[in-house]
Amino acid sequence: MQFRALKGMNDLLPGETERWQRLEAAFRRTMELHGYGEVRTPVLEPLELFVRSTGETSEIVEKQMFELERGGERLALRPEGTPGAARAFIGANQHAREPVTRWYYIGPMFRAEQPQRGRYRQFHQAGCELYGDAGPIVDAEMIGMLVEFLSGLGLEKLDVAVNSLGGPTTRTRYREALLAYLEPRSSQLSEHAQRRLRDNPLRILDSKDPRDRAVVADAPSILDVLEGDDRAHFEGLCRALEALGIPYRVDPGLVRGLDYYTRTLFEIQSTQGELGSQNTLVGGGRYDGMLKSLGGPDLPAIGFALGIERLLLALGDTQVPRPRRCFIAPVGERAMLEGLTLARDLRRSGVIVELDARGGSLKSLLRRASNLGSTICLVLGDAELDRGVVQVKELERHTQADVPRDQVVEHVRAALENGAER
RNA sequence: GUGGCUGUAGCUCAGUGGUAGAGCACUGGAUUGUGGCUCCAGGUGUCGCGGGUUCGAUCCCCGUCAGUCACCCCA
Repeated sequence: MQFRALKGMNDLLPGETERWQRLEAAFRRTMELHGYGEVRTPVLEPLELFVRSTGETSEIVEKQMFELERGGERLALRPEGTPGAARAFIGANQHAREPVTRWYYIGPMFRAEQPQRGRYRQFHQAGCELYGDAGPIVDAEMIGMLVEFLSGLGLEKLDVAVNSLGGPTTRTRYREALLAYLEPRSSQLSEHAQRRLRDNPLRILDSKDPRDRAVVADAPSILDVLEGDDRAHFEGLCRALEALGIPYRVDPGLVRGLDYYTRTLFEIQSTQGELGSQNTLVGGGRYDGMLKSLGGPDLPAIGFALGIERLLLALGDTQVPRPRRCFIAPVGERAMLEGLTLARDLRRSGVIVELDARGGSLKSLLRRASNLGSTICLVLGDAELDRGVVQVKELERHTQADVPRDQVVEHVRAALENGAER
């Protein structure tokens, strides 16, 4: 009986995890630079939390959650990070500690979907939550932060789309206007869209079905019914984006699948790299009513989530250079113990060391040192032990020299630092 | 959840109704302690798994699992 990883869940092995680490480090740097602190919340939450925040009618809650039961309580693996963070925010009475809170997170999310390129059942998101600022400036700042981050990684073909759903009242009004337009034309819509008419008509706006697109093309735009503060907020966002010089596209058809969004909605896509049809890198928006609906303070909030797997696909197969390292080749019994202590001493001064203690001929040890890409190989045999020295071979430079044992650490460090750039 | 395609060595893939190959990688060796090139040798395998047809299936059929692409949805 052999076990395999579950469908849509992947093992990440050394060789691949380096790219993840580099990306995560870059993300952390960006977030810290903007005053965000890392929050870590459980992967398992009460199922009801997602029903109440992500939304009963959302596809995610309806059929994509991994659910389990424990002691009569219904639990779910988190399908996204925002609800858990909101729960933590409320539970910690965070709003009483500071007027504005900026949190970021990185971690696995779970959705029971059919996997395909750029979409897995366990996937990873990096995201943030900003609580306590209702103005459009922070919206633009957040989008700007993302653009800086992504272009800093080398992504060029970014498509930034923004939209506004307005507040609850304009949303309801728009919904009615949309229904008034769509219902007489329902026969021209796809079966899917016809079902949507009842539960979530706004979702018809981003249908890919050509029939729906044709109908939707002349539908009333939500931007036309935006009024008062909602309109001022959206215009403020656009002005701020222009001030930052961020190219963006207003897309009235942009409707994300989470129920809690209000006002600002945004999405960043990339046409670069090996992304398939799953080319949305980042999705985000404002959810001003969520904290209150979860029993917390009536505070505005905005956030985004970025798909790490997708970002890695977009970035392509860039190799992360391996740090320079040292290989120790002990020849013979006596040399083994000397190799072991030498390795320890080198590591104490920060040198990456691989000790091959399997024995074998010097030839095979050297071959192995080469294949591992070691910069330096230390040869230890009877001849060296007798003279109290170590043979230091610089593999790339094809040089070798005997160095007294008590000078080896310093010698190796200097040699590794010298040609640091490869 | 739906549909198309795929599933052979660690990797990339050939292949035939009669019980398996190449390249790369890996390991060892080429006069006793000197690598990356060359040469030689060698593991490399339940031919995804389970049934069925057949004298006999890796090859044909069915199911299943996994991957992949698309839909749906989303990061």
